[in-house]
Amino acid sequence: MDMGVAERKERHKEDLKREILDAAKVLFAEKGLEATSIRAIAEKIEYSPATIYLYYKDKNEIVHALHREGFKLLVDYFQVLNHISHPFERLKGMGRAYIQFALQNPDTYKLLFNMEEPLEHVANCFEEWDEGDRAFDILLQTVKECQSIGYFPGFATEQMSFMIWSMMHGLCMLRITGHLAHVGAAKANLMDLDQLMSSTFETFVSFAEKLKR
Amino acid sequence: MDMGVAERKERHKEDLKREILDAAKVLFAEKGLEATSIRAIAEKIEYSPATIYLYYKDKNEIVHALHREGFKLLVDYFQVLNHISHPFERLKGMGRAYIQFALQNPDTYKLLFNMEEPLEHVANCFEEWDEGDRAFDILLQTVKECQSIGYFPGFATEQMSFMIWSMMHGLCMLRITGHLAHVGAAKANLMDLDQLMSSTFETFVSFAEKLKR
DNA sequence: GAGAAATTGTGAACAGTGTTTAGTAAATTC
DNA sequence: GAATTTACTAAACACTGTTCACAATTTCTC
Repeated sequence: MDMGVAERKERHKEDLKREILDAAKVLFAEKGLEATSIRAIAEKIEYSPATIYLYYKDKNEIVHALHREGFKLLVDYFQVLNHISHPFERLKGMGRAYIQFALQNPDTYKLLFNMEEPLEHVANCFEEWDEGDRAFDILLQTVKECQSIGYFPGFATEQMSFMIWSMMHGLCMLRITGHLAHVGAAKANLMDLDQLMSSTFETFVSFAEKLKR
Repeated sequence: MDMGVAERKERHKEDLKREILDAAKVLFAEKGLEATSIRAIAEKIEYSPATIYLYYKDKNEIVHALHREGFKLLVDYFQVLNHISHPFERLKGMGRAYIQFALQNPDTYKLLFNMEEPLEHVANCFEEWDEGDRAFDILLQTVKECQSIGYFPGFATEQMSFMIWSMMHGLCMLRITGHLAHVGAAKANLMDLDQLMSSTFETFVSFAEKLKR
């Protein structure tokens, strides 16, 4: 086998890996993670179920691949923030981008921040979670910059950042799982959910804003 | 069949329902929700798998039963707070009780606040979620009382309450899923997780405390 | 008491899951 | 053209939730 053919073969192999991943992504988004079977993925790409195991060790490895791609997507959502020079404005933008990401990609969000399995795998892999750490580093850095111009005086940067992340994560998860919808329907039936969510977020922002030195 | 026997029968039937529920509770806590099978529950109570379906319509109904019990347990955690007269102190107590509940019963917590299925069922049942609403009502009421003595001036009670709930939920979920552990290990490796969590909570408290009129 | 009826429990099966393995068909190398 | 490697798959294994026809037991009626 000459080199040109080997290359083409290799390329085809990579193509099929992508096809599998894309099919999995679509099905996961449609039916959720647990509800999509290897057989369904196989059928979508018109291959035998066993073929998938030639390209991915098991279902977990597919999930992990989507995990990596999910983080890249999140980083994309944060990309536009680089042009905001004011730290607190950037922090606000991060919050809005985070919410947007969560609402537009709820299954990916759950994959990234609400599952335990991929995390365990990642703890043994070391490198792989880098982008996750990097995302949190961005938050830490931004909070620090906010503090340098008088915001959040006297608060530890780490705790402050964890607090903000918890706030955003809780809001997104309550929304995604439907708990916000349920309690919201009973208590604040005037506005729709997105309004309720963003107004809660804005409440948090103005909450934070009042704490300026 | 006379009345005494009918009663004993009925009692036995209730007993078996309880046995199933208790076995399910233990197995769920041990291996998680998805990982425990009807067959495993059946084996634990030494009955045939099919027998379980004589007492519960399906696995969901077992989950819903545990859902109801979970809320009762949460209300128990909140019971001690009735004796705290100062609203803000009571609010702080609620936060600590909530965290305690989540950490001591992580699977139940996930069942109550991180699953979508039981919520859908409940939306069609109406009554069943009462205790969930009641728990949120307690929060609403407490926030309102805090505002009446000068806390959170100028903030809408609903949004404020949602914000607090989101904060607590996010903190608990990040802890339970292990995300706090992962990022925490890299960034704040000095303290253990419970310390990190409670110090983040206290940060939020002092954050809120500074906003007094 | 004896027979009918209703209750209570189960083994076996169905359709589905993730995964493995033995074996086939095709492409590549010699 | 023959040998070997590659790409793929049908079939099976051990699970899952769930159903159903059937058996055992208990209760009711006479």
